[in-house]
Amino acid sequence: MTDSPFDVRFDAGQADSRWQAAWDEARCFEADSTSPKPKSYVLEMFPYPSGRIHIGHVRNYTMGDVLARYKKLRGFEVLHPMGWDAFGMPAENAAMERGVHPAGWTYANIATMKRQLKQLGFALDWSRELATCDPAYYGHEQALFLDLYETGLVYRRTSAVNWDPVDQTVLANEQVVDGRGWRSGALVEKRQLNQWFLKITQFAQDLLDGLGTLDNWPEKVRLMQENWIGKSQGLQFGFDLSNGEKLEVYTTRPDTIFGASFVAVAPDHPLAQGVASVNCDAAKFIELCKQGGTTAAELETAEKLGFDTGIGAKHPFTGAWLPVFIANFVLMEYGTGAIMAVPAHDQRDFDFATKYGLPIVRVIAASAEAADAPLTEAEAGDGVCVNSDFLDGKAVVEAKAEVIARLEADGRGEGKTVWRLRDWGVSRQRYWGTPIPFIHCEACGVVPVPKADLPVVLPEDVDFSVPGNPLDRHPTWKHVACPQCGAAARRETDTLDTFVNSSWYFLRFASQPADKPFDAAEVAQWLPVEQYIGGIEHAILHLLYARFWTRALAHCGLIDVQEPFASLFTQGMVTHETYSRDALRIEQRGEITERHNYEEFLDPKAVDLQTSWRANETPPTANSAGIPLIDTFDHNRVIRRGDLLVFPNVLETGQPVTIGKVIKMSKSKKNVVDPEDIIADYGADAVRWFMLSDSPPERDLPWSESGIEGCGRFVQRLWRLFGQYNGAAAGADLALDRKLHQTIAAVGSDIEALSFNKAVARIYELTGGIEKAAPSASRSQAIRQLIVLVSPMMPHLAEEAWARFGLGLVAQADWPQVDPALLVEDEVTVAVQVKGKLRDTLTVAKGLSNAELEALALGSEKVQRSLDGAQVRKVIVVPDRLVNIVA
RNA sequence: GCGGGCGUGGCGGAAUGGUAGACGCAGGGGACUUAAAAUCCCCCGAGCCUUGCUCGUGUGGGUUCAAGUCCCACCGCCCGCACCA
Repeated sequence: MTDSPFDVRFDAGQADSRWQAAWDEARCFEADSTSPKPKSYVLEMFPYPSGRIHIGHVRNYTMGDVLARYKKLRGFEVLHPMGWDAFGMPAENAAMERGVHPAGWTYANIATMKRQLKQLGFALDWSRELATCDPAYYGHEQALFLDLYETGLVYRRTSAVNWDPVDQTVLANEQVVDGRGWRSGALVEKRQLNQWFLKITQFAQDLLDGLGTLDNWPEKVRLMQENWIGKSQGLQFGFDLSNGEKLEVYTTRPDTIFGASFVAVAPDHPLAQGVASVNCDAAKFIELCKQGGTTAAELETAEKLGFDTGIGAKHPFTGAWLPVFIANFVLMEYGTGAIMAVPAHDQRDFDFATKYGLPIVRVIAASAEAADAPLTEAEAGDGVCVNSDFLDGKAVVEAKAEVIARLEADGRGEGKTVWRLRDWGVSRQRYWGTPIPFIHCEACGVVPVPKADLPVVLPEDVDFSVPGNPLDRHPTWKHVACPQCGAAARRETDTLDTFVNSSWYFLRFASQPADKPFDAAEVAQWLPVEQYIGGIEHAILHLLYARFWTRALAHCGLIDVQEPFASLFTQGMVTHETYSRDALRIEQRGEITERHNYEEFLDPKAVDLQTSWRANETPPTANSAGIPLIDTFDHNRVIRRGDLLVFPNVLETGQPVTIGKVIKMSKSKKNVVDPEDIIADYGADAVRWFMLSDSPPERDLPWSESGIEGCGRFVQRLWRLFGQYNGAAAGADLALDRKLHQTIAAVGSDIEALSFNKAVARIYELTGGIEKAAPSASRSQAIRQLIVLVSPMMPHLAEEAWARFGLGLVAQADWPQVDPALLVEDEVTVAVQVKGKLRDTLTVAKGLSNAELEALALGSEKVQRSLDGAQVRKVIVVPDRLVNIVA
């Protein structure tokens, strides 16, 4: 008997916090900007402090943590920071609903979530922690905003906003549901307000070009950004109208100009408005257009509608008069709000022309001979021009250039690039955000707050009991003297969109001087972020805005970085089965009693999944809690699990349970798992291991109770194995040495590729291999190095086991060196196929010649039996791998 | 509609064009135990005439000595965008 700690189970409950304290004390994970080591900046998208961390955070931060810890073991100086995206609406909602102050609510949440993150043992540099709601952060943001203002990247203009008349606030598009405010339910009005904008469109081309350099970003995200930026090249030209005016239209298909059979303008186009002012039918039509819904489904099914203005537009080449319509499918926001319509080659125009009996003339065909091939729908494809006068026979690209050149020569039009990307409106009429540092003066106009007066701090004494912007209502805050003339003036009461906060936080993490937003030289030490990890939901806005800010700050000369994130990884969600039962709700409405059947979602803890039987047995009549089962005869409710039949039921009632889809965890579906509970049950390392196992990190990870139990068992299994380390054991085990070194190499490359599920599988294999091996020096060495290999994933267990060596913290150890000689086997298993089908395998020395392999293969009894005397026609040999005999 | 992705055992998933199903979970059998837990060992795609054979990676074709992998067509699911001229 010994009193080795390995004789008892690994006790995560006490070990986890002990090692977390040890890392803090050693300041292990504080990044040193002056270190001579190569730098590595690993960053996960910082969380919004909503209250508690959820399982998605755990997955996200575990992945980043494994990479950060691995990089550190590989000798990099690692920056792996954490902070809080702390401004935003939920804090104001809490203030309105519960009477708490947004700041108090936010900081309490931060405290809770920080404690929870610490429980997971993340290797974070907490010395760089920041919260965007801290004046020490947003004051610098105000300074940067002023810098952008000075270089002309900030401007003000009147713009339409969604205004909720009840809550007296501006709503984001996502907060408008079916035309009503999501909170108040009031009909949302369009209001013209003077808003602050950032000139992101100035960088449209650059943001697009930059995507081409982001080889380590998911193709999907680059495409989404490309579509969002939406570059199109075409022609803008003027039609002479029959009323003497001119109408500018934009087209990306100038090659189809001879197929134009009508012209259409948006309902809110000035021409349409002009017609409406003298024609009440036109005015009615425009009203009708505005009523159309804006949901995707409505748009898809919306009929193409038009109103003939009676005005003619003169075709620039044929001189024919084309009718001018007001059309519901033309958007004022894109191009010039007016189009030349070519029904033969645009489906919308085709639908419209069909409805209103307008000519449909083919002008592009697969070949000149197919010039009059019939059309049943618009053809948007490539081809050559037909029925097109001077363009006939020309290819599309050529024809586009020709038309643009001719109209440019006449001064009637010009080649033009149009973008879908709009400037970024950053004004929010809210309290809990960065105050926009400007002052409105009657005499001087809009005056920037002098940098010496920053930060412009939010007032603390604010009132949320009535709707509207508390900053605007505050009795004193907005009344200030004009910095230029000293006269009484008014402070800007809008605050910045919270996306601004997250557009530069990665710079502040890298360098945080007190007197300026960051130090350019220190930023240059760390940026770009080597690996950025977060959710796909940020594929467009956050990532585009951060790329824009980086460029804008470079444009101001503040940094010398173009792309902030060298590699991007978007992880999948954590999902869970849903459980529900049929339920009945009875509502009394005056005299009438209403009965509603509905599906009630159940907490997984309330569901019994243990009541099972064999297919040839009689089903039980009571569940695992002894409650009689209801409806066991309902075979639709019975599920198969291996050889067993399971009847899911409500533990307390025996009522049948429907197992629903595996979907993202959400409170309303009751399929959430609280990370803190599972850490308490299984320890941080088991939870981390689960997050990395099985599912590839970009895919969804289905949560399962048995899965986490398996991870908990593996933690103990490793612990027992670590206890078998024997420094005195002698003798070599070459096979185990090979397995070890192959695993070291594979786990390293798997982690670098973020293929954590594969690294996990390798570690299981090595663990099994060591367990089966007889005691030897090799075995002890393998155990010792296995501790280091698992340390990025299970840091607490690894520290506890590493402590026996007295070599300090495993977090500060070195990743094992790979001996390349041990990566190659001296024996290989060669597959022997006959006509491509496996017939035998041969274990032979590595490096046999093709002739030797062929001879061995032909000597195989199984091969000879399979050949059955047939003539061998050909033998393909892949050295050390395979012999294929073709008969 | 446009763009992208994915279809492999009961489940999550492995597989540089070269032994399909590594590894984990679930399941089965056994050992240990008074018993349970824990642990350990074995089995675990389907079928059959079971020393082995046949079939098998959504469906149908094709390329190849060899296809989960490459090409063509189709089916299904998921995600994103959407009347963008």
